[in-house]
This record gives sequence, structure tokens and C-alpha cells, in this order.
Amino acid sequence: MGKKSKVSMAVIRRLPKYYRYLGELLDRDIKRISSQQLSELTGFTASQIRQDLNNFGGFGQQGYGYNVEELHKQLGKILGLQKTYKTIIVGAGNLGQAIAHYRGFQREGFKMLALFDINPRLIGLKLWDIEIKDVETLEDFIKENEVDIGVICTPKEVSQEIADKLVKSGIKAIWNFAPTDLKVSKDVVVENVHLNESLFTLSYLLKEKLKKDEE
Amino acid sequence: MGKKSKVSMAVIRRLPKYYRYLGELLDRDIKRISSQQLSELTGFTASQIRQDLNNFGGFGQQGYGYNVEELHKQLGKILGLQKTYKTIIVGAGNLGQAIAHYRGFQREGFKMLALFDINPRLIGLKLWDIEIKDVETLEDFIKENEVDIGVICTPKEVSQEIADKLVKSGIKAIWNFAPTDLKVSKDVVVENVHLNESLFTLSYLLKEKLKKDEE
DNA sequence: CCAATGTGGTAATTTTTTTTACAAATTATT
DNA sequence: AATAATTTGTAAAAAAAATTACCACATTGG
Repeated sequence: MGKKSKVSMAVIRRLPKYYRYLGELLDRDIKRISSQQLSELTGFTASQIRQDLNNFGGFGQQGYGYNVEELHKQLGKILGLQKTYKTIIVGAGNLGQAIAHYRGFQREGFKMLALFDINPRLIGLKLWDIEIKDVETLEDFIKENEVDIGVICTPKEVSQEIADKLVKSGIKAIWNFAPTDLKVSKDVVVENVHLNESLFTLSYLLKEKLKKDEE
Repeated sequence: MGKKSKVSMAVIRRLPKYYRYLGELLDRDIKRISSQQLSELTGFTASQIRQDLNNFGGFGQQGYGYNVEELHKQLGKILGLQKTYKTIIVGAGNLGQAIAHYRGFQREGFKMLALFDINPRLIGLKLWDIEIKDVETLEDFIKENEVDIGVICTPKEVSQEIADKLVKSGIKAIWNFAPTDLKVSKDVVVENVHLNESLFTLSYLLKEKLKKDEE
């Protein structure tokens, strides 16, 4: 049925930050917050925050502000964090292991089922309670376990091949850490973490900063 | 002296991608490329690419396009990749180790000098030729070695404290992997890699995708 | 050497995003 | 209870970013 209008990517990428600050406020037992206060925390303007939130509904109340617990809950719902996602990681190097171990993801419902690697020395090892499996068994595992999300932590040379297997096995979301742009069918969502691009951006900003200092 | 006008962040964040694709073309021994072809590779429009590049100079030639080697070199220069950056990593867990090991960064001039950690079991270990040092020695090391970039791979609880030490010791660029917004003086540049925000964005997109499939 | 084609640079336009402004509703204060 | 102070939701305006359009120039092919 006709959704009103698509929310812009610019808005969507701000939501997780709101969610994070709301979570911190919740931990500190703060009950209410105004867009003005949220602006001071996040660095976005108060007006932008109000407009962003209004894309999804009127969660605030004039003269009062937003109820922290309620808004946090609503943002979680908007972000899809109320359900559990079955997640696997391909590539059990340091990066894959780092993600597997990170408690924050598990806490928000991303259940790490298994790691996959091609290295015989790693296959069979258990990290905490997550097993490293043979990448040969990847496709069967995804189908049997109805995996939702695949994380690619492999070298770039094999990342497309892995992506193809993930998609073929029915995965609908890929979190890609390889420095490539994956080609996938249009019904699969991909979120890239391109560390090289991030570092090069930092390099640019540092260079400009130093240049300005010279003047 | 007066720079013409500040280049927008939107443009800057596209540059590393251009640089990456140019590098691939260079490896494939392709000599020339038009904005149209680059558009097909990167997914940006040809016009946008031309406009982006023109912020920094006219690197192309009408009727010919861009010389791959030359443009790659120029982009490297714009991004500040022609020089070497002395880099340290604070937090020698899986993530810190992953970054320390990644050859791609070293190749572009980011020289990883050392890792720092608080864990006595890690201190003194050598990963390849990079030593894990006591975080107590962090500030002295930075001053003695004139470190350019600090990478924060610690838990969020100590990330601000580490950032303060980095800044105090003279570091001008921070690559932050902790899920926090660091407060630093205005003459320090910070680039965040907020993995939680990235994953939550993926979660949002997956949720929307599934919702649309139901309709 | 000439014409046809390809292509970058850039101005003009359109679209998107952000900011400003303010009415309506609520809470706090006296 | 009345008034003042907050604060949201949203319309309007402004700013930023992306697209379109086109000229000038270079290359290519005859």
C-alpha cells in the first residue's frame, strides 16, 4: 500500500545517533528531553531533529518535549531493532573476530551464529560460543538456519564471490567491510564500511588543517 | 593566503572512491578514462564527477577524457597520500590488530609505529614488527616520535580520556572507532567509524525492504 | 586537411536539504 | 485562575547539492 513518501538517506543516517544518545539518557534516568537539549548533545540543530522525528510521527508534546523512554523505544522500532537478526560473518580474521565478539551488537538483537573461513587452522575453533566453520558449508548453513544478515570480512579478491553465495542462499542484507562495491540484485540491501575511504578522508582533512596552520 | 572556497564535505567523501577506481584502472593498464566511463564504474553521474574534480583543477582534456595515471596521482596528492603519516593505535584488541595488520594502509603511507594497551598480557608482544606497548607510555611515545595520527580502538568508556591524551601530546588527527562523539579542541580533526550506526542503518534498510516485500 | 564525434568545463536550472519563523498546545509560576 | 515561559509540529524561506544543457576544444577517421 502507498507509503506516504520515502524518507531521505540523510535523515536515516542520523537516526542511529539519536538512538544512541537517547539510550545514554535512559541509563542516566533522565525522563524528558527537548529538541533543544538533544541538539546540544548531538550537534544537529533542534529544528532538524524535530523535522527528522516527524517523518515517523509526532513523538513529542508541546511545552514538554520528548519522553526519553518512549522516544528511545520508538526509534528502536523505526530502526528495526525490536526483532532478532540471525547473523553470520564470513572471514574469521581479526576484523571478523572483532565483530563477532562485540557485545553491543548482540545486545541489540544481532545474534552471531557462526564465522566462516577458508583457513584450515581456524576451522573448528570456537570463539566464546561462536564456531568457525568451513566456508564450503556456508550456503547450506544459511539455508538451514534462515540467516538474515551476512557480514563480509574477507580480502577484496573474494568479496564478490562471497556476496554472490550469500545472495544465492537467500540473504537479504549484507554488511560489507571489503574495499569494493558489491554487485547484488536489487532486492538485497548492502551497507558498506569502507575503512580506506574513511582513513583517506581523515588524511585530506589533516592535510587541509596543516595547510591552514602554515598561513 | 585566501583559498578560493571551501570544498564541501559531500565532495570530499567521494574523492577516495575515485582514487580507488583509478587505482584499479591503473593496475589494469588502462591509460585513459572519460567521466562517462567513470560514472558507470562508480555510480555517480558523469557531470557530478566532472564538477567534483573541477574543485581542484582541470585534470581532463576535452575530446580525450582523463589520463588515468595522472588523475590517480593528482587525487593522491589532494587526499594527502603523497606523504607518510606516523600512526599509532590505542587498544590492541581484535579491531586494533586488524587495523595494524592491514597492508592497504601501510601501502598508502600510513606507517603503523606501535599499538598501546592496558592489558599486561598483551604488553610486550610483537605483531609482525609492531610492538604492543603499555598505554602508560603513550604520551611520551607520541612526543618523542612526532606521531601524526592516533587510532582509538578502545572501549567507549575510556575513549574520551585517550583522546584527551592524544591531543595533549600534540596529535592533530584522530581516527575514532569507539561509539562516541569525542570532544576535542577545534584544531584537531576527527574521523569517526561508528559501526553501530552503520549496522543500525542496515537494519533499517532491511526492515523497509521486508515491509515492501509484504505489500 | 576537414568534418564528425567525443569530451571536459561550467553556467543555469532543478531538486534536496537545512534553517528560519511562528501558531498551537502544554507546562510552570504567581 | 490567569499569565508567562516552553516547546513541538510544520510552513515558508534559504542554502546546498545534483542535474541539465551547452560551448569550446581535442581527437579520430576519412
